[in-house]
Amino acid sequence: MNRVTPFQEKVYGALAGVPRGRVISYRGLARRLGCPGGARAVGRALRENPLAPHLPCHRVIGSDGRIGGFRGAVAGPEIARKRELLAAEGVKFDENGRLREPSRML
DNA sequence: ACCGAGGTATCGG
DNA sequence: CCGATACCTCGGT
Repeated sequence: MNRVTPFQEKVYGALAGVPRGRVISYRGLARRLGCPGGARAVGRALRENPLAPHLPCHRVIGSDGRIGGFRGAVAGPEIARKRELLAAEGVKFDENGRLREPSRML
């Protein structure tokens, strides 16, 4: 069932404050929620897309510019799709899976 | 590079 | 309740 937790609502709110063509790190997001160190909690909350496509989880990447995962996969066609979506917004990644322009991260 | 800890939610025992 | 799992990150060795 699509049960949305309070934590997820917070994540949703913070993510809604991220404009298109911009990305945020799991840690930065968690920090915004008031849960420093809760990067994993954010990842856990976004593991599935309960509010898809209303919730642009592809806009959330690693703090080191890593693309992270997508739809429960940390590699594979799903990740390739995430790269595509971000590239369509002007956010391009390296072959190494690294953000080309870290200045795009909030 | 490898290991462990840390915050949140779900699942099995 | 306890341990394991999961789109992570940091610090020590």
